[in-house]
Amino acid sequence: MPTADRPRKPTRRDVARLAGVSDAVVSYTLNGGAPVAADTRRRVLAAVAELGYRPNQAARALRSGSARTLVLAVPDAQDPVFSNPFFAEFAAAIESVARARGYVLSTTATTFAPDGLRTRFEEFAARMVDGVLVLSSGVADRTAIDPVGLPWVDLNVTGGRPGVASVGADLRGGAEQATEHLLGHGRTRVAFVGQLDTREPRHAGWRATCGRWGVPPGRVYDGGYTREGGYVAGLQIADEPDPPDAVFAASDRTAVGLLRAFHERGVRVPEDVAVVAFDGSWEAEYTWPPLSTLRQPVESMAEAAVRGLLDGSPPTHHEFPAELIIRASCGTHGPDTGAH
Amino acid sequence: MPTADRPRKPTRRDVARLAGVSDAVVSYTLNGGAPVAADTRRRVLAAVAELGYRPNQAARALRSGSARTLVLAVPDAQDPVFSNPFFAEFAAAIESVARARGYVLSTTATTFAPDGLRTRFEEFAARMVDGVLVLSSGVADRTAIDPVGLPWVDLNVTGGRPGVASVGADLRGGAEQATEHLLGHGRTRVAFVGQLDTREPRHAGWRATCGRWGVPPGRVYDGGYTREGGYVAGLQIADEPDPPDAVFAASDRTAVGLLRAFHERGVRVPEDVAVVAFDGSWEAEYTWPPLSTLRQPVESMAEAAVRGLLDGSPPTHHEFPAELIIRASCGTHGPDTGAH
DNA sequence: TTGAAAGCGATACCAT
DNA sequence: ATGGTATCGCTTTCAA
Repeated sequence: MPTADRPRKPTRRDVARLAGVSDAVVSYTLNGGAPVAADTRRRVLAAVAELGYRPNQAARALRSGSARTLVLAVPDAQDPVFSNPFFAEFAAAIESVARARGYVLSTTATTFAPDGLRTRFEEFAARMVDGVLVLSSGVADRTAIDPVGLPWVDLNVTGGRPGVASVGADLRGGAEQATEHLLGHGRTRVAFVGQLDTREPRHAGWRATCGRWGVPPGRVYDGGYTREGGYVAGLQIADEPDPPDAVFAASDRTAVGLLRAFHERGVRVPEDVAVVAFDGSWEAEYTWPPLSTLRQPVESMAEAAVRGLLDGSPPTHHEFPAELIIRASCGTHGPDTGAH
Repeated sequence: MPTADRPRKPTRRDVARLAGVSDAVVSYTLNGGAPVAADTRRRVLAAVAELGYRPNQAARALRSGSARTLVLAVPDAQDPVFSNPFFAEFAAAIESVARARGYVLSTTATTFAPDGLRTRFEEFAARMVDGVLVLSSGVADRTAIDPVGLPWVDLNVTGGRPGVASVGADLRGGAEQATEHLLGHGRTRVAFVGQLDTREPRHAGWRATCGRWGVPPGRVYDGGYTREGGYVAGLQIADEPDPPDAVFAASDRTAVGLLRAFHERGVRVPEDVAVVAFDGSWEAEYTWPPLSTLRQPVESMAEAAVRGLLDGSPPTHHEFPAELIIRASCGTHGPDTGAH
């Protein structure tokens, strides 16, 4: 018994006795469950302070059915999700918003396979968790987890699905801005590095914009969202007989991989190839050259996600515009060169 | 009442009834509190499966005094700690170890001022938290938090203090390796970018090694552990009339800032200046050139920290050696150029 | 090997 | 406005 030497922590009952009131009044005073006379209130508060009383949260959770806890469920991948600075920033923002509302955030890695996810949700429910933020980018299976009855919101989502709360950035709109910017500054062969899937919003936005400008879209390279993928794509691009003069990369990490490949091959950025990335994490700030990128507003997204979870509002999708941050990699220096 | 439409979750009592046993036997079966007849056991387990029963963790926590939860307390700084990939990796490793042991990890930002930290510890205690990992680098005040009676371990610590559990890497030994490597490959003016304080282990290790080799230590630049600080130091170095031919940087981030400054000034790495960094986060992998760096073994450190917390062993300090990873920035290409 | 029952500490209903 | 008390679901003595 490691706690033997530590004096028992005061309970609500001790406070009640010291203040000369009943248990119930202590609760009323602290939680506003019923009106309390000003004088009584004062005595209770004094007793609380004197004893250093803190309500036992386990008891409160048991009784009230709420542990005042939110869970952030991130993919349990080989490639750890927080090696993506964008997600690390996002998670920190969520913790901050949750804490401001009096909620604790616990983060856990999980599979998103329906059965596994459902099991995790049941564990959360057993812990009286109040809501779950699922960083699933839209793959979480609603039919698997809705029955558990926990409010949840899907993160990193575009478009949204009926009946599921979700939050994300306007990827397509961002891609359009990026491509337009490149085209508007005289580049004529803008390639895309990201997912091959043409329905992916960044891919689609890039393609549509090329179409709108009447230029043939450049080649598409499979770079995914990893540094590694970007690196491989960058090598391909560098070895191309007729290489693009601009690249729109689907994430900052992809672009970091590209830059490495270009350095190795002596391709100059932005002289030979202009680059615009996506996400706007700090990772894009200290590359060489500093990356122009579309910033996702993590703080607003975190705020919206937590609010939607807690407000009991019907599940809806919230989408935020991405903001083009111009640095050196796109060849059109703005006022900010990225070095602050 | 948002739960009205959801069928009440089965309790231990439902299981007992279905299995035709008492409440206690269910508990015995599940937690091994007493021997249970094989046949009874089977029936209980069947009932558990049939009802999809999951023990209510709030009730369990209330009764047993343990929520099976660990807390990671990180500094609440302007410069968010998880913008440091090294810490992000560390946190992910801790979550993984905790989960493997059946513990949930919640992460929270906090001040480390004694009063504030103590208040947070009292909140943790009220939540029946089982232990706290404090990412304080040795500043957490033992006298403020020990009285709360929660086991805690200090992270990112060298040397250790009597009476406090802590974990860290051998910063000084790593610095010696770094400096030796640079010196051993013919560099003669090795500068240090980090903290000015000569007692800081990386600083001390660098200085001592220069002494041992009989070369005058190069200049010391105040670069702290931020990209920004490294950048400013790098500018100074580049503008030096008689610049160093090698730099040992106290962290990967510092080195990233250095590289940016060197790029801007046209200083070639490693031709003009060789660079070795510290931490070994992935951030060092995709810079240009890829950074040679001393890797801190995050997985081992996470394992040791959690184990020490949970094993109830007397508080001790665990220190792990850093491993030199040779990439391109130090000018002595090993087998791995970093791009794997 | 199993069962009955006493709490853990808080909330909230029902009286007064 | 305040007090008594049943209850949340579980663990754990103590008896049988």
